[in-house]
Amino acid sequence: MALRHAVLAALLDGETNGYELAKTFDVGVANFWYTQPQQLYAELTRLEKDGLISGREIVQDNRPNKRVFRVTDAGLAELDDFAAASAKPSFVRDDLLVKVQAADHVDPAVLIAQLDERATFAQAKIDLFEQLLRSMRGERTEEEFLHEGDRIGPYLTCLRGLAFERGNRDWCRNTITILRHRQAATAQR
Amino acid sequence: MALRHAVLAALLDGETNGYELAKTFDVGVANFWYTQPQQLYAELTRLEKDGLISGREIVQDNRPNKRVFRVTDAGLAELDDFAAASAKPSFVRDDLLVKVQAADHVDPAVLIAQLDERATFAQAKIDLFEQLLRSMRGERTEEEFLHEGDRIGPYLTCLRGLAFERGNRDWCRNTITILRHRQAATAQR
DNA sequence: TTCGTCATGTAATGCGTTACATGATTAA
DNA sequence: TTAATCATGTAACGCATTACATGACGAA
Repeated sequence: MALRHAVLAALLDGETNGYELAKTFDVGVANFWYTQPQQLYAELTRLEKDGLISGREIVQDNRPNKRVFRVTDAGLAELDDFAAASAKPSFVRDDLLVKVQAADHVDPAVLIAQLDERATFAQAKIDLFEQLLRSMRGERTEEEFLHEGDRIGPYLTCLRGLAFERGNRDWCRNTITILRHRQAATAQR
Repeated sequence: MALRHAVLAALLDGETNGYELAKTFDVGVANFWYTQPQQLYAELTRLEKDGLISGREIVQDNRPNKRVFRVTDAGLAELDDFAAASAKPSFVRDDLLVKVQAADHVDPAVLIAQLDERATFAQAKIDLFEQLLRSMRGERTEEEFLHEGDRIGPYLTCLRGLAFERGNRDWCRNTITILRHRQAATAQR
């Protein structure tokens, strides 16, 4: 019962179709919600049936037709209710952290490789988020934009995503350094 | 297929029962995995059936009996395989971020209240993690412990949790400041 | 002619959440 | 006597993932 709200919030930026939305959920929105395309299509169908969004078909030449959706007044009301309800604590689920938790019992080389991969991935997201932020604020400075802009929601969540990925990257790098140091110490004995 | 590994990794710290494990999953382990007690009991049963952990009953007076588990060799092997397999990208799911994404369409006062609540919660976790880290490293400095300690997995994941919660707290506070500023600007008009 | 992009789904299965259930002990 | 702690579950439902399916266009 929460994906619906994530979809509603994402649709506030204007009419879109499932395909576009799926891409958004794979990059920007993915800092706070992630899901597969299939679920989006299913959720869009449900949301439309419940009257929280309304869709219309756009006929295209040379391309498959697409269904675009926008949030209805009922949808906005639903978002209001959701915002007022107490939020569940956020949760992270991360395979990599599970592996590090078992660090003393698994092969360090394997861990280091995965941490390195994650650090690279995090850096790529950092670059992407910085670019996204620049394009959202345009000519303005961040401060100006946040004070005067009229659509700051996505900017604020993107800032959280950016900080999160920086944290990821830095932690991965630190952890690699520590594991390497221990590898060297063990090899010496 | 991933809760099993989180449970296995958590059981590396020694024999425990479901109840104790549930508490761990509510605090420390909760930085990288979260789940309800019911699922833990179910997962423990499954893991035992699959031979990855073995349990024994401890009869207690004045208390309900309990079943404690430890990881078997097969369980360790399973963890090894898991560590070697490529990790899925981590994901965050956060109601509060969904609400902030919709910031321009919902009542700022409500958002501010929730952000404030979250900042307080994050601070509480920060305090808890700092205490946990101190107790894990004992008399040693962090550097000494990470170089010489023989069980650093939980320490490393706790460091990530700490950084995460600091990020949460700081972002909440910043976001509150921005929303308040905008409220004041709007009131003036 | 092969791959990537656009575009939307169904079906089966498995994982996760909510609600419900029990029952004794100890501290306030 | 009320609430918290200890201790473990079942049952129903709903959400999420994986695999499968289709089909046309444009670029290499």
